[in-house]
Amino acid sequence: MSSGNPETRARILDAAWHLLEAADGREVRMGDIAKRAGVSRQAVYLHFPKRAELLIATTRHIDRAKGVDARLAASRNAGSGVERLDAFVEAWGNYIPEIHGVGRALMAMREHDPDAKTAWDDRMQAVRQGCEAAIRALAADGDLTDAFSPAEATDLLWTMLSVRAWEALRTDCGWSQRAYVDGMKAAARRLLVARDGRSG
Amino acid sequence: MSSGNPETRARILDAAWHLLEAADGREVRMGDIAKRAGVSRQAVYLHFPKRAELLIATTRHIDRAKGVDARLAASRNAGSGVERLDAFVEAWGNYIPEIHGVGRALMAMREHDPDAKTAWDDRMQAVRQGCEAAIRALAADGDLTDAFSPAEATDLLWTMLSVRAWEALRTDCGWSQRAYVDGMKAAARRLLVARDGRSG
DNA sequence: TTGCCGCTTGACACAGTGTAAACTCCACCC
DNA sequence: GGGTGGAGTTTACACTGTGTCAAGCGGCAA
Repeated sequence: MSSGNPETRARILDAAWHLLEAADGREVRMGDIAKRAGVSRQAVYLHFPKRAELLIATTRHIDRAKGVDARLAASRNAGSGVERLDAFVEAWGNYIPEIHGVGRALMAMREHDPDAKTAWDDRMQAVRQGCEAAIRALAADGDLTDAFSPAEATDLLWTMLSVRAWEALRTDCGWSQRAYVDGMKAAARRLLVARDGRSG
Repeated sequence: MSSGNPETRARILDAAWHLLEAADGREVRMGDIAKRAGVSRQAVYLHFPKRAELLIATTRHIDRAKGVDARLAASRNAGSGVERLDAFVEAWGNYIPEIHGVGRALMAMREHDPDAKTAWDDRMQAVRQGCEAAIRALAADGDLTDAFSPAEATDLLWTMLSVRAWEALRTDCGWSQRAYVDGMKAAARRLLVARDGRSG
């Protein structure tokens, strides 16, 4: 795929990952990543010609290290549609903080870098598929509200579970991660489940 | 407040406004604004020393031109809490597209410019107050769900009505503005209103 | 020994923001 | 008429960060 020693490549990806994770608002430059990886700035460009490529590769690196696929797959094994919705909200909701650092950087590039935009949009499309599947399971059980069409319900769930919404609730509103996951579960049920035995 | 001819200042603000409104993803540079205003780039800096200041002034300029205050005030006169919630969602939801151009630019600067961050956060705090007031009215009528505390309900409503969520639904999901407003009204009621006579 | 691979060093182009200084134009005021 | 100051213009430049280019260097393998 790309030139250079795979070990160096991995060191760069690790450096990018951890810097972005720790960067609380601060910019992470190519030079910072190089320094942290113990490599020259040009070496970084040898492995990743564009900043966007490095960021994209970093998300994949994290996915591999954290095993997203396995985690999201778990939500597919839930019994009922409602349980599946809960499981999906929990799985994805708890994955957001893991990729948030890179996500931030990638979202910021989205505006002026078409590659970054495509890469991030692709990832979000994958999340959307998860939402769609959860809604389908709900509908199959006859538990989907008739207030929204399945497509609308998918859109709403996907928007609710966006990284931006997570940022707003966690950072601006000061919710804990636990509160976020529980709150989103409750909100998703209220919003999308038909007969939920809700009283008020 | 600032030096220079108020007319020139207004021309610059108008230029910024219309360029940002029309800029669909494209960057709007200080030079672009100057050119459109029929003025030198340096003249822009004479009126607005920093890009962030220009953007902030532009939002205020739009507010004045579009009369937000009046529009939002209308939602305060609604009879019941539920009506007030509807009115607020409608008023703010229909205002988002008006400021979206500048909003985008300001949100993009938020990351590395503290002034831009403060300015945008202040604006969003104002929206939050509106959410809070709507929730309070709902609670006063005894119509607020007991699934969430008033604070949580405010946070959820505020997040739902964020510019990012609007972008997601309108741009990524292809909702029309009408569909957005109606969808948000329905979602807000489902999520927050206790006895809404909902069937499914 | 030769040759390549992986990396380093150092220089540079480019864009966009922001600063600085000198100069023009005009209106106003004595 | 002559002086003054405000508003804007022109030109030039510093700075930051991305991305490119070219030369060089150490180690390893044929």
